Amino acid sequence: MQSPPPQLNQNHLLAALPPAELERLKPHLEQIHMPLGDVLCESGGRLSHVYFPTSAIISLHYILENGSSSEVAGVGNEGMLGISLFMGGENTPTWATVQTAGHGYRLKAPLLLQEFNQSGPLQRVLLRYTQALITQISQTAVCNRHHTIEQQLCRWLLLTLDRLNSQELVMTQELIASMLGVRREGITEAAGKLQQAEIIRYRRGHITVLNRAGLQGHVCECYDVVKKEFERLFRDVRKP
Amino acid sequence: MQSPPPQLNQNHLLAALPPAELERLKPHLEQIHMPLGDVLCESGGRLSHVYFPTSAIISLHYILENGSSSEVAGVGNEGMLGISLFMGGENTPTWATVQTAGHGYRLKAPLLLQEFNQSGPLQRVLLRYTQALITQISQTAVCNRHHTIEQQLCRWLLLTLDRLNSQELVMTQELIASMLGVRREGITEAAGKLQQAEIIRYRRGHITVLNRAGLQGHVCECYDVVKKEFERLFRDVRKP
DNA sequence: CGTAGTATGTACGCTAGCGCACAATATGGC
DNA sequence: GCCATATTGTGCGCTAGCGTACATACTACG
Repeated sequence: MQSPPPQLNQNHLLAALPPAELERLKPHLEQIHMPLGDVLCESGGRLSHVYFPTSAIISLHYILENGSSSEVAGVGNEGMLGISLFMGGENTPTWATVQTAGHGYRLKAPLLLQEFNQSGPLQRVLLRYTQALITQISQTAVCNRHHTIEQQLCRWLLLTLDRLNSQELVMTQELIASMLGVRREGITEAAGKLQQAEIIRYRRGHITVLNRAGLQGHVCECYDVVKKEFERLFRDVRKP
Repeated sequence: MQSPPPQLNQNHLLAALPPAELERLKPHLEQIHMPLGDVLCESGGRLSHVYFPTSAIISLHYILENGSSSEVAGVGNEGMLGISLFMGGENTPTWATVQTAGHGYRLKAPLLLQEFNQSGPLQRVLLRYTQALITQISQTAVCNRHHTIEQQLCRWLLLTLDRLNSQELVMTQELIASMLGVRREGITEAAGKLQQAEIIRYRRGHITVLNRAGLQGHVCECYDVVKKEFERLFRDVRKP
């Protein structure tokens, strides 16, 4: 299964730039393929580029001393990897790995920085995105505390679905478990329920969503909060 | 017990500004008292000012539909309330309430925005702070998932202690529980253990830390990660 | 100095999720 | 087409933390 050739404006941040601005960046945007499991950034590691996914999805996660891990946010075609470059820290304690193989564009770090410091539309877009990312991370924190595995699985599936054009995700239960920071068996159980309710179907590393509305019936409020906040922040992003 | 009169440079962000810059802001910085429980911002609410605490501590938290809540980060003399103003969203789904009464300074929102848009040292400091805040929120998300109430209590006490000049916090177990998003009884139990180990002493709304090192022995790694990241980000903040 | 109201202690059954062990089954590579 | 391996199913016992209920004790305030 091959993804179609990516277009720049499949990434929402690039699409939100004024045409002239995007045209200016175009020669520097390098199209790349991101294979599943690729580690784009380790904890404390420094990024040479920032990444704008089109069809790929990147997972931002932490790995604890005892080996367990949790995703704090995902980055798909709605976003960008590498905010620490312009926020000023240059790196973060976060890991970034490719959770769904696909394409994207990247831009050399110094170039992005230079553009950001123009204080133009790009800065505006990137800061808004960062704000939305903060909401996503915060909601993850609260969701981790208060909601069941099934609810969180639904949230995660919906967010992932929104970043794809397809109803099928290539994803093992083991991998989902490590994203949510729970046991694989916990995902088996929750996914089993969803399958019985004919909301999803899965087979060895492939999950097909049969009934999106069904997912929305089982999800916690966290999905909506994140979704609406992204919409709100980007509705008027091009107005000055 | 009255807090001493606050100094501008007790807030680390203000202290990180070049003297000339701070001097320029000075006439606009209004000293205020923040009483316990004061709601500075509701979910979706718009801030008229940004706040730089000196002795007060503000809690950033989410309230879920079912009424339960969790803190995602605290804001004390190391930080600022109101990043959404310059990040571009104007508001967030977060609540901000005063968790420890004390003093601080505030600045009118339009003025801060104007200063931020100068792209000078203030912008640099605020973006770095935002980056550190993201780390704090992320670590909270992971901690919520993987660590025990006792570990989280230690983390919370240490972070709070670092924002005060005192070894005593005015704080009921009920309030701590609502911060951590757990039952009050869970705090009673964890605090009981710490008291038996002679690490803390408490009486009706007052917690005294007897042995800081003891807390550090029971805390999870999350405290250190957050602490070190703040240090790292502000070590060289004044270099261009 | 007494008391109302707030804060803390304790107990008990319950549930979600963990850790572990192992069985069953699909699939890609040969 | 077969097999090694990755993936999923299932079944324990266990623990942390929840929900509830109620007892105790402090302290602020009259």
